[in-house]
Amino acid sequence: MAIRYHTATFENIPPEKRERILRAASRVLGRDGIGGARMADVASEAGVSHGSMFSYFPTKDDMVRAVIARGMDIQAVRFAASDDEGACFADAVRAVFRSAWDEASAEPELISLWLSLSLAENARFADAILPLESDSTERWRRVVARGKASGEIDGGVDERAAAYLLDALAAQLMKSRASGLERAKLELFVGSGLAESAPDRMADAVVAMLSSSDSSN
Amino acid sequence: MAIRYHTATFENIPPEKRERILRAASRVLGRDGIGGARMADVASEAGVSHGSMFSYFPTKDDMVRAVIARGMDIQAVRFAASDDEGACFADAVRAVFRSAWDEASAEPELISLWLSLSLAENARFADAILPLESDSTERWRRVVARGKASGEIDGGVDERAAAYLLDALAAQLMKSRASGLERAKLELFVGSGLAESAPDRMADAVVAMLSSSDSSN
Amino acid sequence: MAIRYHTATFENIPPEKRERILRAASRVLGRDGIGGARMADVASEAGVSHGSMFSYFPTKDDMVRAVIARGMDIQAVRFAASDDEGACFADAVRAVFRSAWDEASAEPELISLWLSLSLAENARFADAILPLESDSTERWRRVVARGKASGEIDGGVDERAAAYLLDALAAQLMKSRASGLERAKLELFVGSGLAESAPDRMADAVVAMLSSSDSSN
Amino acid sequence: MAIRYHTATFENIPPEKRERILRAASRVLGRDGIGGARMADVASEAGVSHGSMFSYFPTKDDMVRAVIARGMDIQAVRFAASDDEGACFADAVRAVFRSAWDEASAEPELISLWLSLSLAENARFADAILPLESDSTERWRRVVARGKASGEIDGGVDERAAAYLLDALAAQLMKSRASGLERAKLELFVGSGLAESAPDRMADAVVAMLSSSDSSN
DNA sequence: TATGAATGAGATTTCATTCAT
DNA sequence: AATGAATGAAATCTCATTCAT
Repeated sequence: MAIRYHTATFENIPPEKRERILRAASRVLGRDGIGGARMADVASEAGVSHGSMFSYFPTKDDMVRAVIARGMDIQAVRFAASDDEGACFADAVRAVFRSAWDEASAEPELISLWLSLSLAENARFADAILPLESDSTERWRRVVARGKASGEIDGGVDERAAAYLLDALAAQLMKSRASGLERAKLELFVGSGLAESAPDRMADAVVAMLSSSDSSN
Repeated sequence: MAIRYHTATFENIPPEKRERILRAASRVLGRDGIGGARMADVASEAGVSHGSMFSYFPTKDDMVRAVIARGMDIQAVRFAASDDEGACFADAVRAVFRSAWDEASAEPELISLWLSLSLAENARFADAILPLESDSTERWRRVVARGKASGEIDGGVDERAAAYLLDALAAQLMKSRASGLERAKLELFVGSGLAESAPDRMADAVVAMLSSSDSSN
Repeated sequence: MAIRYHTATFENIPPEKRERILRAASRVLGRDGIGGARMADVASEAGVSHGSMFSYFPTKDDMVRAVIARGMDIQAVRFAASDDEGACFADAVRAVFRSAWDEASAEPELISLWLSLSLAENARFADAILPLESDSTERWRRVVARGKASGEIDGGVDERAAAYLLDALAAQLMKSRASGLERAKLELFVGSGLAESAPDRMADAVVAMLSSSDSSN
Repeated sequence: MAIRYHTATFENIPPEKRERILRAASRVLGRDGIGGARMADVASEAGVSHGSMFSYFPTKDDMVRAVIARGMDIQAVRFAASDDEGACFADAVRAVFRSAWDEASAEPELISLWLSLSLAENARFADAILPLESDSTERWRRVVARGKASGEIDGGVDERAAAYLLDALAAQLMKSRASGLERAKLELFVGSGLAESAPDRMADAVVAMLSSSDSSN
């Protein structure tokens, strides 16, 4: 089912080395962009020879796809972890925002890479990332639906719009960790020094906006 | 005050030609990315010789900055147009979302270029775009402040968070016009075919979320 | 008789302008080398338009030849001035060394250009400068012959070798004015700070070496 | 201590290939000048691909410096060989003039390159060659000092001037091998056909000029 | 005659990919 | 399987020369 972009050779090397290579690739791709990343840099950051890279991945594009696939696996784990059926709406939003923030802090280059996949220049990789977006959409809609059902979200709220908004907000928060410019922008909004608490604050604020009871209290 | 990135020669050619070159550059940069764009492509799309490009801009990076500067001028005009002091909060949000959408539809490559400026690989251009982000922040905060003052926004709403959210939403809508992937994502949320009405729908939804009276009716 | 490398147009412009252009060309050619000199630089240093240069000289090489021709005229004037039949050998050597030094100090770029004509890369201009070298040879031989005749030069001295030596020494002194490296080398030999008196000192020393009376004292 | 201008790759290839590349570079640099030499020409003369050149030297300037460094090594060997403490002054001068002449005959392009380093346009390489000039100065001064001590040089001779003169003469002889123009000039002085014996003749002549006994016999 | 915009051939430099060892 | 030297297509940038105004 899962398409593999690497060679058989790549499967025969120690898992630790595989991981090292994919992390190096992720780092370089995020830092220098897909077009700007150099195979030689990935090789030297991973501590393998330049030539070996092409025995692991047929082409540079294949390496990119392998990195994207790894990023999706990580993302899936994160979402699954925060997909607690029992949690209330407010907690679910908080949990996702927080884990989005933390993950983006831990591997900002992966976020940078993910952001670059929305660009026209990288459209040929869109198919590789679409399942992730689709999954993300579905999950936000379920979260909102549960909120509506539990009465935490006001009855008049447009569910689809709310899900879109929550997704946009989460994406924007992640962007703030991956990009100096977006970090500056966040600080312009929330004030410098408060950025660290941004995910919680944003979660609280958006939950309040969506709930009816909040305004009546 | 305004830094110029082009040469004197560029100022001496007919305005119509200048505009043609900047639009071609914007198109190619948006389509192929800053790193991937080739000066020769810009030249041929603009109908000038390869060598001429370097008599207009000292380097490729200068051309990129000139295109960014032009994009900022356009943005500024847009924002100014929607900065009607007399309009109510709901109308202001609608107007900005709509003009963001329309502008992104008219020149999606410019949006693509703008998005790419958030990437680490293009950090050297961040200084060129920061004034725009700063301006955008300020305007959203004023819009929200007016909404609060007029009572259209519920008293309990976190103003800074609301401004951030509105900005993120506008950015996300523009992204949907520039990127096939983001367009697909929008359709996943609002349903295919309804994308065209997305800016109004999102504006209405977010205005409703922010208002207290809405939930009590 | 004299070949002209410039156009008729060049002869129709004011002499002052002609001189300005040739001096600018000489300066740029000396500073940047024949290959490295840019017509646009010559034009801007001379205060004329880039395009005009090609209405004065059909090609860059023609401009180079015109500058060489001017340099030869200057050189000829200098040599003629020091070609005083009545002077004794010692005075003649002193006079030529001194005027070589002063001229090189006044227009080091012209010397730089002259030096570059000895390089293989500029062999195509050798014919333009050969008459000057030939003239120089002839004059040194006459100076030495007069010295021999007057008894100032020892009878056993190889006249041709002496003339060659004097020429080489004069050339070396001029080089010291045109080149930072050669200036450093001169200072290594004579000590820093004494470079200014070098032409006289060298003249005195070489005259002494060539004279027999010196050894008997 | 010794600065290397080449890459690690260059050190890993067979010595024979290294030498072939440096000689080709020397040949092309001498023939076409530093500015005029094309990397592609060096590559094809050395029988390697164009791209390989840049895996040996980071830039063209680095290649130039590598060639200069090799030239200096050769030069140093030559001087060392003629630095026989036991030889009399006359033999030392003869030996250096002769080896300068022979070396210039063997690799005239290297001499051409060396000459071009005195030009303003190549001033950025002056630091690379200064140690050689400095060494040369020192050696000539020692040769003259020994001649004075042994009585072969007349007591009244200006030692520094004599050393400078010997150096200038040696340089001029080398120039005659590297440049067609300078060869023509030498023939004007000593007569055509006699050029081959020039170094010995000049050595004898200058030794005679510097010695007192010679004129009295 | 003067101007300066336009041209395009050509130079250096980069880097994915190949392949002999 | 691993290495790293070799390759050559392609990109940016330069500049002598042309030519319309």
